[in-house]
Amino acid sequence: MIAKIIVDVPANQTDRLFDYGVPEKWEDLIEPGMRVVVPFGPRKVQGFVVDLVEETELEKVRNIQDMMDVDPVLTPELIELGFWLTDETLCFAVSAFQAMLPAAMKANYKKKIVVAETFDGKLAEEVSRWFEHRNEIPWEDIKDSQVLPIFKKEIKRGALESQVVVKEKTAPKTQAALILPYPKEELESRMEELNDRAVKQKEVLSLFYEINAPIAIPELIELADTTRGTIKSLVQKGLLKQIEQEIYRDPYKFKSFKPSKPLDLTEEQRKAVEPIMNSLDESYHNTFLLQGVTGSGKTEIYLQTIAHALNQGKEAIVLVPEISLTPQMVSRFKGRFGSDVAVMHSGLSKGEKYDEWRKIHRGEVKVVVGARSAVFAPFKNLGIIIIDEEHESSYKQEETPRYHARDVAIKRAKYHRCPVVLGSATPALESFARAQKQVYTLLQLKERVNKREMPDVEIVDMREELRSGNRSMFSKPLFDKLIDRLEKGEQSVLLLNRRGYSTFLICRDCGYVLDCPHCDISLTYHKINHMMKCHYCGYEQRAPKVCPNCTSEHIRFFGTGTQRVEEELAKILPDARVIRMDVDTTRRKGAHEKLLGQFGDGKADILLGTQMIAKGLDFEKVTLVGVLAADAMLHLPDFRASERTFQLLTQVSGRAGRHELHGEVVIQTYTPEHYSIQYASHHDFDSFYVKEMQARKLHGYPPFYYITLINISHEEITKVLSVTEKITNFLKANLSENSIVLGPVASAIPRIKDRYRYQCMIKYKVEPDLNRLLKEILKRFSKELTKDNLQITIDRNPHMLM
DNA sequence: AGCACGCCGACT
DNA sequence: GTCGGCGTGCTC
Repeated sequence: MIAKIIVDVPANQTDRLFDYGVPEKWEDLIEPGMRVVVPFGPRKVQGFVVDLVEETELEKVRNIQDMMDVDPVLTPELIELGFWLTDETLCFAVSAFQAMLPAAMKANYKKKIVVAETFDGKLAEEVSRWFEHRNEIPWEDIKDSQVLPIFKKEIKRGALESQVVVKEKTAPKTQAALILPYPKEELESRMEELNDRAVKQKEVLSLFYEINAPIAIPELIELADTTRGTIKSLVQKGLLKQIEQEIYRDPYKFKSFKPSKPLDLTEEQRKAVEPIMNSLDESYHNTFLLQGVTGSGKTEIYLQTIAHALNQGKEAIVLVPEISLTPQMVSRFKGRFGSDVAVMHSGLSKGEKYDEWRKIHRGEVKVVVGARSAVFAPFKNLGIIIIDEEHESSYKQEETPRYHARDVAIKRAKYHRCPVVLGSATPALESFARAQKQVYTLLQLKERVNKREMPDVEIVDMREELRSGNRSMFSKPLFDKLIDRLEKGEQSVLLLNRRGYSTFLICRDCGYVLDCPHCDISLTYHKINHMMKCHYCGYEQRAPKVCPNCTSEHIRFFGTGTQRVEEELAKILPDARVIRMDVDTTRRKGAHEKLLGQFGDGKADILLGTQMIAKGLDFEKVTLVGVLAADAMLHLPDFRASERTFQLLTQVSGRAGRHELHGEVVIQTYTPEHYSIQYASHHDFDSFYVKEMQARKLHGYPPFYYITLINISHEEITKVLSVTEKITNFLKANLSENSIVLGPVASAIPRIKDRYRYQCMIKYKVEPDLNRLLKEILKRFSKELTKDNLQITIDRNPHMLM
């Protein structure tokens, strides 16, 4: 039998199937989707079995050396999906397969040196010393040492040989547990063997009448109120047996979830649920776009449709954006479905993610709630896929494979003939356009549950504030309202969009801005250690006291960071208790959750933060939301800037007045007339959609045109330019005349980590041959890619144009 | 990607 | 004459 295998070598020349023989002893055990260890040239690598056949065209093949799985880790569906991903995103097949599995399962190669079995001579003096107390030497121990040449020589003459061990990154966690090494019926007679004085031992043993499964040692000690000594002697007498039991690292072990029952649906909700239920009952694929204003009860719809799928014996995937995976969302799912739920998000450790994955793999859970990569959950009988906040940019992976979770979800749902529900208050323009064209089915919720009113929104023109002499970052209206909430004991949320607004250093005399020496971007000031830092390459230097250019002392920090807002808040509202949430304060594991918990418990009056506070949170006493600089992201070089601004403002406004108390929103801006800001303040998605569609049509952007972005980078600017030019010319010559090829043009950040970056953008409507052409480009430059350190990245449907 | 093979310059 | 530099090409 021959296995078709994708080897774990992410390179152009190895990105194809290799044939290996299956040893006879494994013929009945091996299945497609398993990981194996195969000899590859002079080394050993991990491989994925993707097919089993009888014949090979090759003269001779080498054999699979080892199996790494007992059960396939990829189902036939996922294998097919992997190849689809490879094709869609132009990545290596291994990269696609690896993206579908938890990082902990990535192979870990350990190289070591041993004395060759066939060798019975004498080792060189310097080398034999290394083998005095052991029979293998880890490669790391000698690879940088002086003796390396001698080792190499010994390998050459056959005295030593190098071996590679392929292991998993993280092994399942085990714990010591106890079982009876004989049938329960023998308990009584066995107990008689014990000395009459061994009262406690008998007592412990008698507990095993009730215990049916292996029990962990600490648990037994607790249960029997005894000590380790008692148990140890029982084990020594052979009356109990100690085994190693696999356990899960459960990140939610110590949390209890309030069980919840299905809520009564409003008329609107019922109308939205019905077609989804139909799709489930009749088992056909359909994509629903569930557009519901903030607070309209989308989550309850998710819960009830999932419950329906579970009743049919099917499984469900729920995707949530990375940052909004608030404890609140997890609680609601765990509360409704209990231990049937696995959770997968970036806050978990590698080991925890691995364990959650194994629960899915073994069929121990029916629902997974997770970020982007949870879309690959190895379920075999999917009933429904839900994508909450479907417009969120975190669903697009920005590294290879550059997939969008929405596309993967739809692909999987077609296979399983099940519905996909895309939920959002502010759908992505592309999604809404598809709903308009009836590609998706539009379901709308226009009212908040219990008919709560949308908050009142006030737009404050910061230019006016400046003219009237207010130079602070808080306008008069916002300041007054903050004081009002403080007096009433209500809470406020302040949003600062830091992107494009970080603190940089500028000289007021000569205008000099301190830039990173390796990237074309200004350095950001970090107050904690008084350092200037580059956010792209990590370069750091001390903040200068005088201008490096003109030695002027009038050098100052410009821009607004959360730290500075916090300082100013402390000045103008000294009594307010503030919680700051940004990358700095939430870096630690669980910090995100903890800070939100504190705010929810009323331990602060104001929550100040970046984008991460904009979504998902739902606190009763929040009645004021302030947006400090609504236009911060409006002028970024990105055709989605208006859309992102509209979405963010709408989302954050939705945080106010979700319960008994009425909410208010203050939006501070320098461009109050901009349609994103105007329509967001009126909660008017439809008008925004019409206006933005006009702009997209005019400029030839999605959803009217598809976009593919090719990024080229190299240390030498001339090289980048010439390669980009060749690529653009090639495309211009081969694409249809309705398509537009833009470039070569320098990227928005023309240099990162001492590499120059150019790009080429393709806009097209129909271009069935594009993938082939792109592959041809990669092939043509493949030599320079490896040899000359040239980089070409291709992003079909990019979300970041930088 | 690794790793071996192979062909040229600077040393004992 | 040999050691080691890295350019070239292959891995079932």
